[in-house]
Amino acid sequence: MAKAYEHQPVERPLYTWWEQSGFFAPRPDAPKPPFVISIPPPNVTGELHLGHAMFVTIEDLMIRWRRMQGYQTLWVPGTDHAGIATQTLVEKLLRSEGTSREQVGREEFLRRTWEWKAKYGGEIQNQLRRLGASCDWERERFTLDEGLSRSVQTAFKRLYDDGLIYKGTYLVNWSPNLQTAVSDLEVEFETRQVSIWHVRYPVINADWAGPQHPWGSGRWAEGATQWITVATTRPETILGDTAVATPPGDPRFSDLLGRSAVLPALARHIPIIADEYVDPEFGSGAVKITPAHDKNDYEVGKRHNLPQINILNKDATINAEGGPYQGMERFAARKAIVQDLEREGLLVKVDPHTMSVGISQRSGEIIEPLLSEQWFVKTRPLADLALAAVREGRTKIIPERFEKVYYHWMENIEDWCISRQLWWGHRIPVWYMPDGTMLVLGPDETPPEGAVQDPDVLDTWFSSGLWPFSTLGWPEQTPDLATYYPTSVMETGYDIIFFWVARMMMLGCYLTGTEPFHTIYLHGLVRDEHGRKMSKSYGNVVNPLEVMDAQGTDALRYTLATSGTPGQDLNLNPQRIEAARNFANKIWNITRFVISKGVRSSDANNPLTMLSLADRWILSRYHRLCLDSDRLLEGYNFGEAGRQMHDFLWGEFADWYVEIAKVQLEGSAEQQATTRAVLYTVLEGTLRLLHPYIPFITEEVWQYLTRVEGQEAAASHSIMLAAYPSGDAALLNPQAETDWDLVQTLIVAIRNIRSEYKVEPAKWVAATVVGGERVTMLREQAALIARLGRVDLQRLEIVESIAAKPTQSAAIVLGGVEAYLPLAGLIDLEAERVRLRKELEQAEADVARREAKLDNPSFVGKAPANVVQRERDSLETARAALASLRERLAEI
RNA sequence: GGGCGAUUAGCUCAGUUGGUUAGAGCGCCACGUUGACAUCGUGGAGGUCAGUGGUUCAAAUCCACUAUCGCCCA
Repeated sequence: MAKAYEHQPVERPLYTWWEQSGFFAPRPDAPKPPFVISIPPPNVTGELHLGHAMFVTIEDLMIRWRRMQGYQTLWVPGTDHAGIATQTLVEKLLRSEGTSREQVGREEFLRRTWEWKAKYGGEIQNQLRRLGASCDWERERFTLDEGLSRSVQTAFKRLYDDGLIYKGTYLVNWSPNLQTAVSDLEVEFETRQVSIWHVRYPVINADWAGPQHPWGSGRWAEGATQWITVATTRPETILGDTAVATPPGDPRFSDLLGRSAVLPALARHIPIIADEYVDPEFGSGAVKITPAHDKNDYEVGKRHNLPQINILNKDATINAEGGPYQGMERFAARKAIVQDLEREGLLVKVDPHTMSVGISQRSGEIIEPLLSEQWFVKTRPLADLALAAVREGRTKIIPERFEKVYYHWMENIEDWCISRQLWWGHRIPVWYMPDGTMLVLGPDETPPEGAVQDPDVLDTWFSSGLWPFSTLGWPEQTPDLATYYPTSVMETGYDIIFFWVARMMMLGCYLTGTEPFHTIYLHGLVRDEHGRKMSKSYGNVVNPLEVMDAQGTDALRYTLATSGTPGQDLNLNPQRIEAARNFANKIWNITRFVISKGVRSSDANNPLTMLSLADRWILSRYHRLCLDSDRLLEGYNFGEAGRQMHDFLWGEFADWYVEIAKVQLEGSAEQQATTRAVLYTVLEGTLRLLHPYIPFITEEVWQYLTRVEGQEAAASHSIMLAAYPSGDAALLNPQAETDWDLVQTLIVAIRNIRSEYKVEPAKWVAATVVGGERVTMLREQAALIARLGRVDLQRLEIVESIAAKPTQSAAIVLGGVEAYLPLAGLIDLEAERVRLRKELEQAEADVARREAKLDNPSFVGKAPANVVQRERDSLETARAALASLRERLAEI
């Protein structure tokens, strides 16, 4: 084995071996039931980012852990066709060729997109492989595959037939750049500083019957005597106004109510009405009503039976309804109208105004509310099912606090606009006959001659919502569906709880009659080391591929798995990745040491006839780790479990037991055999514990460690198929842990004294240990105390008590146990006094605190007996230490 | 406007149902290449656990309020 671990030559070959050996497929002979995860399908156009690295780390961790535990694990991989993203990408490609989607036509465009997908669509899968993802690539799916398309079509027809999908003309979120409707979720709101224009509309009365001069003449409103002022942030929508609304019963407007205002530019007469919606405090108190371009106005319009006038084309230019402004782009029209309003004396004032503006999540442009005919899912009945599944505990959300978020959204859900005016996606399975009849067809139905299919496609999330079961063959009753559905855990980022998780719950519960998974585990977002969102413009994006190249996949995975807690955003600190890389190197070198001592799998069966205190201690600690990590993993506390494994392997096994083993391996043949067995048992077991976190390094060194010399390893000889350690409570040894703790404390104290007195590391010192009632135990540990404390064994005395304490010595006082290091020539009595006084102060405070506690009758009376007892024991130890320190100070 | 999260060592974070002296990594100081590892070892310094009040024998942990930062929903 090389001196340092190199991940580069290790990772790819191991992965290839695992994949080609079929280790990722569910084992038909697995002793435990299925454990299934559907991958959150990455965009087929996507490139690996830390979000992917995060979900792969956690899902692969769960899958490898459950696989080793004997579950029949299946992790279904796949990709998402990402309608808007992919279409945008291919359109850009066409533009670079001097053509466009419209010019080449739908068929050619789709051919080009599939061509693109075939060429580049496999990249993300290989990047997931680099992360070590042990998903079953044989079962890989793509949302636009034949099978999944059948699922989508079946789902659509079923929902339509059940009255849960309908077509209608409603106000939708329109994206003018993409020229498609998007769902409410795809609109983000940004607070912006805008202008609010106060515009007065002339009112028809006995003195004035309407404009006598053309718009733009400057005399349009000449002669008007009454006005009503409205405020708007979107002056161009004036062209679509069909009323002015005032607060009911507002005296300011009582004489105007029921009259007609004259719409600027178009001279349309519009009624002045009263509606509860109007806030009398806001602006002038009156508001313009544009039912076809504003959600609230739409509702007002419905209540008052107002006409809905759409003034926009699909590209957000003004249509024929806009009179003189026809053909102008929406913001150019705004500018022009404002100018004209001013010329006509209708502009009262312009104020700065703060408002939240709807932005397209995809293209960043301002979303335009637009009246348009679209397809919708009636969500209420579906949401009720999805709500019940969580309320009744059939599906649990981790962390639990997200259940509240889920409830709130589901309870207030609105219908879901699922049609998109795109070409790349699942085409809506609806055909129209020449006579206008509409046919909704299932996957095996052929449209009749002359039928024309609906041109729109479905929201990508509609197909994603079927993912847990569509990937297993639904609606066909396939063996996979029967065996692996419902799935077990849905693991994904909390940022897509509504987009994806909620939709899977709704569609899954309704279409399959069962919740699609029993647990939803939501991880946090990965941010940069100072908590900033990673973004290209900031230049703080960490590329996981580069990290894996430099530090290894295990380092990245271990960092992501252990840097935080469930559901919490994680600030990725590059130094932590480096530390994780060092951890891999530590594992490598521990194994290198163990192997260099000739330890192999055959040692596992050595008779444990000479278990030393240290052996019993490390075995107890190992079993405690197994038991603790089992509890933590079952509770989805992956971070804490991983940290504990690290601390055990480095802080206890490497820092202490390996050093102990060096001594014990110099002992009798019997002791050597026992030590080798313990070294093997604990190291090999800890490697298995860690394998789900850091699969590559653990497999690599496990192969070295478990290789039987002279024998060909079995084809299935992989740590990923080995049993996961479960720990045995019967092998816990609290006495050994307490005893070793004392020995270790003594050794550290000796080292501390050596360091304080600047004793050269190479120098072996003399020591007298006064063990009191622990003398027997300590005597048995003499060799280890000597070696690890760098005390000359010949000059190490361990006695029960001592008559004359050496003066020219540094003293160690542990409470019940003392030690003296006669450091000839080095001891400065004054310095020693200062040192001991400092300790004395601490001991006094310690004793005082404990005495106060135990003097408190309510503590003794109300605290549990074991807590009180522990306090009594500690007090006794502290008192002994205090007495010794006082004595020592008196002596010198 | 409603809701959620965070605030612990210089930095990044742990701290499982309240229970000894609150931990880790990095950074810092001192020493060290002894045959696993300098991607390391040994020893050390460093924290009024954001603040106030409360519950409790006991609070970083539970409750209330406040402050700051961040997120979600409307």
